[in-house]
Amino acid sequence: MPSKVTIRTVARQAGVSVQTVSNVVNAPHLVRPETREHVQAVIDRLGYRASQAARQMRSGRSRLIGVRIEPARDGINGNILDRFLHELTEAAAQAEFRIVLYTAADDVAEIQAYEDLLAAYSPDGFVLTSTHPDDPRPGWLLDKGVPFVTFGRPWGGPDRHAWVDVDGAAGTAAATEHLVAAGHRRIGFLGWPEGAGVADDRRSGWLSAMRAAGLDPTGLERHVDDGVAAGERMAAEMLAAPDGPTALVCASDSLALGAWNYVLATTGHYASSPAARTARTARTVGTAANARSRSTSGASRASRPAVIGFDDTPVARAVGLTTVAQPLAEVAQACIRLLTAVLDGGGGSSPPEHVLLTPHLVVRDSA
Amino acid sequence: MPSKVTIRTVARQAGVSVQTVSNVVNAPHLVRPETREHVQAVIDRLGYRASQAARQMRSGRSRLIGVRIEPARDGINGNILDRFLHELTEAAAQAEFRIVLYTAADDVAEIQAYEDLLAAYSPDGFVLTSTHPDDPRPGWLLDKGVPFVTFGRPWGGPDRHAWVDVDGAAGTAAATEHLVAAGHRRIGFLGWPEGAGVADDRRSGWLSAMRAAGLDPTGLERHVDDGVAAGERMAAEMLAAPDGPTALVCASDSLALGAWNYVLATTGHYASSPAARTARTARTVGTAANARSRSTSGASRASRPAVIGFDDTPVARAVGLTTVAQPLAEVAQACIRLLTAVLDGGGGSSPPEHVLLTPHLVVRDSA
DNA sequence: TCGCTGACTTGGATCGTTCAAGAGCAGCAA
DNA sequence: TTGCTGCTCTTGAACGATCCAAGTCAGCGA
Repeated sequence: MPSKVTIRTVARQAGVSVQTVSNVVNAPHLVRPETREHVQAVIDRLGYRASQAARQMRSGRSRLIGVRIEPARDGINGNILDRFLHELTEAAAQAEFRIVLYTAADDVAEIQAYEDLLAAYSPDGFVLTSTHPDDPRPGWLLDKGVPFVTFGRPWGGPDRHAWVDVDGAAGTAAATEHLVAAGHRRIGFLGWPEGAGVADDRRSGWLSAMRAAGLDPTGLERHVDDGVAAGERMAAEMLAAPDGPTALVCASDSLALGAWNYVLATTGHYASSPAARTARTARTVGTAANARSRSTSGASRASRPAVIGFDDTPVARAVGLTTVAQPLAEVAQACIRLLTAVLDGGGGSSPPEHVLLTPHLVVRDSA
Repeated sequence: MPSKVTIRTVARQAGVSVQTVSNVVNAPHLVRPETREHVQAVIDRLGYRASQAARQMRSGRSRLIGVRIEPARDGINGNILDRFLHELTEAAAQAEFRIVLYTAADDVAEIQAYEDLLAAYSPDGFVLTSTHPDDPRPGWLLDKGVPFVTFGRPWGGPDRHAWVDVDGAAGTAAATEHLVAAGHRRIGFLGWPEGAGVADDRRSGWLSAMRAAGLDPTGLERHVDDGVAAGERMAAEMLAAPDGPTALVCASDSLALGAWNYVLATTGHYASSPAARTARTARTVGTAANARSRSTSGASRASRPAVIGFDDTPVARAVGLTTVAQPLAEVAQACIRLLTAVLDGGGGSSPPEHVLLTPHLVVRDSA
């Protein structure tokens, strides 16, 4: 078997010192173009790659980013973090970083995981997900001077670190406006209990859109812990009421799925001919752009309550749920960009950067 | 800020040499218990962890395992790989390993990814997913002498490496037997086109169970590329036929979801009272064990075709689909166990180990 | 008292890389 | 010629751990 190609091998083959090879790789401007090309050719020929372990020993940079992989919670919404993880791996690779995973049951365990990971592998930074009020993680990392970016705003907490987030309010506002345009007047909001920043954020978009349209939101909202069953139960209460809403904006696809189940149950939509349903289902596989061209379909069947979810999960795609999609690829790229900025900026005085991305509505059958 | 704790720090603090500290960590039996405890106490007090980079330089072991994270394909079935990844991260942590991610669009790109990863980070091994006939990856890794385990049998290929898999045939057989017990006689199979090992495997379980029950499988199977719409279309064809099946065993939850949609559409099940539906949905949240106690529910409504899926995806849980669940946690643990065995065994002469795990049926509403 | 054995400890070399400092050389002005 | 500058490249040391071989010491028998 071919023995390992080290920087020494390359140096010998190219007839230069190891340092020159190192410079070709890390600081090309220090090397005369002629030499550089020659060394580079040898590098390519031998397939040399710098050993990260050795590099890390000297420079302290591991080019590793720690990310927590969460257990699939309800299995529906948890999925978006997996999709995010995939995008993040790709974005990281573009910047020559790798993702190392860790698990943690709660915030305290996660901080323990930081310590473990930092001591042994010294990742250059972390990407945190699922930030929430009173989150102890950012503070700990700031104290230790560990670079990191969060996917999620520092809800309520001090704004002392770089973050990327999706504007949930803009998402629910777009959903609400879509329903208004379709002729709905009493548009309800089915969300989560207050306190979790995300919950308030998504609610506020619905609220402001309602007011902007001159509609009265009073009594049109309910809050419940996430889940399909809970969504169905709540939707039943809301939609069955005499002056209840004719459409629902939901804080998650789980809730929306429950609500949509209820709608289908009561309107007997499934009693339509199999052929029609088959054709319809096939159409929903199209892209958001395709779907958007049919965006007024909700109005044409005003008798059926409309439902809009949040997150564009696979379930939503499967059952034809109109939903708000987060631009996860952009989020991932922004995370990497901000993290590398923090890494390069070091303890610089520049204030932490923020990126707030706008989600878009994916129109399917349910609204 | 506290400067880094190295093995030297510990040695000084404990009043011993660095080698003794190293021995306490890596070869405790070489150290007198008294000394060992004292040194261990200092290690704990200072929170010392051996630097992986330095360790790897000398010993060659990185304690890193490379795993590919796949793009969410159809979004329904792809999800099981994400769940597997989570379990794998946890199992790896138990054995003091970390998971590094990489992406690759196809097998060739994945082999390129191996080269990149090996050269820079030299992971100790890989866990491969989604093996298939004519898979070039195992051969490449074997040639290079890189340790690895696959989640998935070497379909058709030579049996020269360790693998872990789930007995798909046992799963579809259990599903079929469940339907037989519920009184069904004409049980159809809705699967994928032949050629992919997994497709044939799942089909064979249905086939053998049918024969074992003395039932004639002729004309009761269809094969189609995965997808909800395809499932609905195929189910319509099969179930609407005069002598068509009264129940369907499907190769995936995607197909099963389509089929179940069709069943609900034609039987008008959703026309039942909202209250009843709400109660029912709530019940389906229960565990497999709970669900199993109602396992004869299918028989009591013999008029409604039964549908069974495969993979126990979140969608299945959400819509109450009976399905075959893969024991992903066990798979992950077995992968780590086999991989460490390969690692320790080195180029030993012992034949590669295999683990074939049995899935179990999760009974919900659809059968 | 001496030497031997075995258990434990010690110093030094080493892994592959980068950092800091030095050396060679051409070009140019004095 | 001498000295200086700037560019290019080389040399030696260091990062933090492990491995190897040699060293120390207590305990023991003669």
